[in-house]
Amino acid sequence: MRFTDLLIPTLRDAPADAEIASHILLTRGGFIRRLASGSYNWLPLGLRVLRKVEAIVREELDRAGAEEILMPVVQPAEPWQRSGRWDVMGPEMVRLKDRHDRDYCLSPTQEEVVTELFGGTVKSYRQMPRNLYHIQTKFRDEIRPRFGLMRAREFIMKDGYSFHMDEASFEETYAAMHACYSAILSRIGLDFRAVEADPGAMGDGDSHEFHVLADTGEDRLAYSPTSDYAANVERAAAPALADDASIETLSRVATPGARTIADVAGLLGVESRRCIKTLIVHADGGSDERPALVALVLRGDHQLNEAKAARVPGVKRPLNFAADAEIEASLRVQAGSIGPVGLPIPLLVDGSAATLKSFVCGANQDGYHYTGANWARDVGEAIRTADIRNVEEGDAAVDGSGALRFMRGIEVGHIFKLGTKYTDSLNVAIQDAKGAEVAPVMGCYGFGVTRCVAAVVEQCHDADGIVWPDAVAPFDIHIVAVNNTKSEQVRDTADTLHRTLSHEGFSVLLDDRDERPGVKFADADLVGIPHRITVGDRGLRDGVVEYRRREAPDVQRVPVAEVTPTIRASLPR
RNA sequence: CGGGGUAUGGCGCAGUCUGGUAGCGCACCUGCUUUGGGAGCAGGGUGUCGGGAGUUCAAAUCUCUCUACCCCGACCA
Repeated sequence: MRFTDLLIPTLRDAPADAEIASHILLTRGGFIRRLASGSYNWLPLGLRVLRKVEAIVREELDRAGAEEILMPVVQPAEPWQRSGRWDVMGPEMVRLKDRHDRDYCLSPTQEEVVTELFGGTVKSYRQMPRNLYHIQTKFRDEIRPRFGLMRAREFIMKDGYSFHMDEASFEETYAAMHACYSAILSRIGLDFRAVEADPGAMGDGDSHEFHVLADTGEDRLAYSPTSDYAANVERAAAPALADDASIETLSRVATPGARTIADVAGLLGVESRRCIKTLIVHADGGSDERPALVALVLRGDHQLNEAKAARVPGVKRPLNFAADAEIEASLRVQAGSIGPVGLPIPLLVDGSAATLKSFVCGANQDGYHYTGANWARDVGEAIRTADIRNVEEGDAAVDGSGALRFMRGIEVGHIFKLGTKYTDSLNVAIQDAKGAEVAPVMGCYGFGVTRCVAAVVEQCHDADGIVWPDAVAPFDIHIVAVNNTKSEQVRDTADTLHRTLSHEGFSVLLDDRDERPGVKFADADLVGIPHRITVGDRGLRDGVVEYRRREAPDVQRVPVAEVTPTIRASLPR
């Protein structure tokens, strides 16, 4: 391909709205252009990368025994109504009507449609198990699209769904998909980690996320440097820390105006880890006007993990903080002076707060706190404890392997168990060997294709531009023809190399523009094609061209006739 | 949705406080010179100053309002 035949609008300046490397470089390099918030046009260069990622995903899934299908983006409301999700999906799902006033949605995911497709076509255990996937545009009206392709409203996802007669069969496919995702990311050439994850609204079963490691990632991952253990911080179990203090006497002190842990700790001259904070959230039961409340109690230096707290029985899910007015109506004290001593609502205490022998807490009277409080003596034995905090760097890993460390990642894949949620609600049953009807167990496997393109750039770039891994580069080889419009020899040599290398099966981009060399070199670095050949009069006087790899600065002078073997040696087909 | 911010040529920005009829760099077009890391000179085109309403002799600038976009939080591939 010739540069002049492709629309590659490189930019010297980044658009002001782009903040992270992938967004800036993909825009500057002419790979993508924004259409609206969270939606992007893919230009020729960008589309070539996207197709390469797709092809790898497709090949690895096919190899792992999954079958590709394609389902519609615009879907009728009925399957969603049957599963009950038409009402629970909320504004994230875009809805529309056709000319007959019938309801439709833009597909944010495919559980309903694939389950009904499966149910209508598979009847016998002899046809089981099945593992169906497709690669398709998804639309989610995100609360806040951001970071370019990273969190877009319209994006391309590979979503797969497996159906099984029993758990054992499901486990087998789950393991196969786990291995498949690792193979995909390894082939692309990414540094990644599979971590234990929170299955979110999808259930309580096994769940793993695949993260591309990058400092700009939105997720924090906890891992053990000395074992295989790794988990999303949202999910990672937090140990109950021991307390070395001694029991003190309870006394009430005035703390006027001190509302935060930092205020109280500063005023009383104690460490924040010796204070506890009491957060009031809605409990199950109660009415809209007068919701039932429950108090979540944590050490002052710890952060509440909302997902963990919401999973504790009795706590309303999703977690909902009580409004100040509700707190004052029920407890007759303002937030800031609440504490567990004498509090008339149920307490749910984090493990590390429950082990404190002596602590500072709100006195349930505005402007007062207790010091020297003790659980058994001042609150009573009947408290519930649970792990409801975020782990912190340095906490012990649950597998006993030592202190956890943190890193950041970009979630490009998520696999989890769906159980029989959809086969039950959509009445899909398969006959087993004895003729009995069984609701199949489902697994669900998502991979963000467009997000993955952004993740590659986040991990593979330098100050000058993108550094594509061979596997997903838009082209294998970038020929920079220096002063090609002036030098016939340069033009002819570049054309010949272009032709020969293409015949060898490499994809080649020839920069044949009438631009100064500096412009071409800068664009070549920006666009990031991994192998570059520079053809110029300077080298051709000695019968050589220059070869360098995008990732390394060293330049190799190569006789024109040796170009093909040189490339073949460093870029095996 | 809560909080913060931005909107001026294709891109990046100044001008807004203190109203006087729009400017800079890059990009683009023409010509000449130049040509191995984002060239120089000369000439040229390019704007509903986000939309609407208002104040005023006069509005990019002041007022009201709407919209779009970005950043921080809850959500997710």
